[in-house]
Amino acid sequence: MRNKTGDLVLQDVYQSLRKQFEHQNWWPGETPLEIAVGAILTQNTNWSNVERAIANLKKARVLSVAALDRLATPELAELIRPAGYFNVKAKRLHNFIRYIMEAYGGDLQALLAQATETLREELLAISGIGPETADSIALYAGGHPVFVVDAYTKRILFRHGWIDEDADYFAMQELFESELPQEVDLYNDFHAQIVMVGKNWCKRSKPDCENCPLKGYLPESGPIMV
DNA sequence: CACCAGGCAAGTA
DNA sequence: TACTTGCATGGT
Repeated sequence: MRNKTGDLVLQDVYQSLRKQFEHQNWWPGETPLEIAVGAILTQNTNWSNVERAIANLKKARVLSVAALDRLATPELAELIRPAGYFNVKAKRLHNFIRYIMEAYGGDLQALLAQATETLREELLAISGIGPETADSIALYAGGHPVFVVDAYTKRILFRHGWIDEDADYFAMQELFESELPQEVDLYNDFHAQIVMVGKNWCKRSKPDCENCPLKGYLPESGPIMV
């Protein structure tokens, strides 16, 4: 997938975004655990709600593997209530914490230090952690070069005609990882830039293509809508 | 009021 | 295998 000057399109897209915007400096989070917890809490949820939940965990002084492990699930659910789906997410967090306890004696760094593919498989085997959450943890908490795909990524790729409507997670991830150098900082910021474009212009309903920073990449016929 | 948000698992046919 | 549904708060 190359443009007129022969550059790979996705490299070109990122360069173009970086001419218009600063590095987004994702992920907000002070520790790998905070980032991993945030990755689970933000599933289909606005980030501002996640921040409230994390603030509650900090205030209660339970934002550590050991403390979360000791906490009863209903109490954890109450603390993370602002993040929505709190009963489901309390279980998911405990599934994650329990895995760290049992497989790594509570040492999250040891889990994150596994080889990328191993880590990804281990995370995916935990109930409540799917592809996006696993890859967010691997990239943002573990510093592994895996490209994180989300709903915004798919929408932007599809509307520009770069993928089929039925492209799955792995196909989209492969697209990025094969066109881009495998660099953590690039994957980190490109994903963040995509989220920004999705939120502000490439919205689900009422897309604002006229003002979109990726306007120049639209097909002649305009955005492909479903 | 409707719609959306940095998904995932479980159920159904 | 391919859809559908439940989960839930808070912002616009």
